[in-house]
Amino acid sequence: MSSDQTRSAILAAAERLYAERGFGDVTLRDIVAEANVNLAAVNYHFGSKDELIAELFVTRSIQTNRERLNELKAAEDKGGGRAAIEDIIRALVGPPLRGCLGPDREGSTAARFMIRASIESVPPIRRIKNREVDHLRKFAAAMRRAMPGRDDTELYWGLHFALAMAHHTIREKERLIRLSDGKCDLDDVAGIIDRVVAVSVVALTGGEVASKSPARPAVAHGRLTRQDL
Amino acid sequence: MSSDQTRSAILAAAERLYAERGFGDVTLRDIVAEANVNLAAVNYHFGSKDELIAELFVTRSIQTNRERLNELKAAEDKGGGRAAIEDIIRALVGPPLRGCLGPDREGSTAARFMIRASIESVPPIRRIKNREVDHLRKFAAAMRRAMPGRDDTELYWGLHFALAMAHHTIREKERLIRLSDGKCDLDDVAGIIDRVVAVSVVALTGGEVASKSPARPAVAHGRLTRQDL
DNA sequence: GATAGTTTCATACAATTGTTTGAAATGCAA
DNA sequence: TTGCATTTCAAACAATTGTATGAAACTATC
Repeated sequence: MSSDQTRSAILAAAERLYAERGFGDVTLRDIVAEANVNLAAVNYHFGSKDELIAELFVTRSIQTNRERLNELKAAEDKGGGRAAIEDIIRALVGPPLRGCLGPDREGSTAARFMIRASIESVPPIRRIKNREVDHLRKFAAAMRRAMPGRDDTELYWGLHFALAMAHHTIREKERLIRLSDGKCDLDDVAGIIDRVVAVSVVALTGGEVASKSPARPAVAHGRLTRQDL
Repeated sequence: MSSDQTRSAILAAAERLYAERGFGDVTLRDIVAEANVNLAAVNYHFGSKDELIAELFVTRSIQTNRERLNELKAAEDKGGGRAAIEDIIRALVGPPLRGCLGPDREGSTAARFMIRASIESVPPIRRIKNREVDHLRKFAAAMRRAMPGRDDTELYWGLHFALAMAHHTIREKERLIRLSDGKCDLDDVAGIIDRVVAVSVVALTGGEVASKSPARPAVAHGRLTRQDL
């Protein structure tokens, strides 16, 4: 078995086990058993258990961040360098929501792993998350360009609340289903994204934009377009 | 030393250590050393480490939940049995935000403990949080009374987003400060509550209420009154 | 096919951890 | 004081865990 095969087997097995059991009670011995490799292989290939977890998480994070930046770039290109605020928020919350929610992702190991990482916060993951600020600054900058004149503070709060709604929906998915007795459809990812974006936008614009929308929530049916706002 | 003294000493020491170091690397030996009691005392008085953590968390949770219900009751009494939606949201997010944020709470062990419990999610705490749904149902019911005719689904999403903003602000407090370079004042708890309430209300009412507010966020200065909406 | 570098393997290590035990101490009522 | 129940204590237990080791197996290059 080549070196890369072992590495990949460990990564795959670890992600699978972490996804279904959580970080708390998965040991290196569990992982190597699942991967059918020797115990020492983890330390040989990754240095330590924490570095293995870190590599798993950064891989998925980079993926999400790349999608985010791609969407942001596309939105800015579309607007001639200045993206619409709702498109910026959409680029921010869309990728993680699509990555973690949705019926097709139900069986996705990657999705469940990221949900775990979002719920249980282990040291190696926390360290990586702390570096996320630099990534978010790019979105803050885009928002500043989209809303010149708007106070920076308001902008940060809007960004913060948008992430709050997205992440909390991922984290507390099960609870919301239970609380709403299944009425909230967590499989309708597009609808959820629309909701988060709509609320974030009124939070940022102070409501004057939303005033044009009907009393019935604009996201009730179908996808929210810019015309709806 | 009487039995209760030992119990209390353990509880206090544990909360202090968990608050400052997190659940991950505080052992029973650390706790008993801090409390100046024997190692076996924890198992004698609490049964197990997990039950100690659970008791710490339920104590604080009950406290928050009681405050919430008190505020809800007061709001309903004020409105003759039917509370205004913004007062319901305020009763929901006010207590945890006041409990965990604010300059005076900076040194509060209880506050820092609850923040830890919100960030790191250990099994005994997760188990308790899962029971929180019943508590939230009371707020869903109050909201239903406040907004008759409104689709239940919208109501749950509004409740969910309100909690999202409150909890995420508690969880990611430090990151928001760093991201905003200190521009977001996390010590202005009343202002934060106003923000969360304002956004939640427009999320719930679909924006038609917020349309009467100025373009500048209504929460920029002072406390948001119902007239502001 | 010999050699050097890489990877695998079984095993041991060392430290930590929550928990248990049984005796000693303490408190308290009769 | 005696006797009984509660509480404390030092010590040991038992199991787990991440990591390190050194030899063996393997791979690729010359």
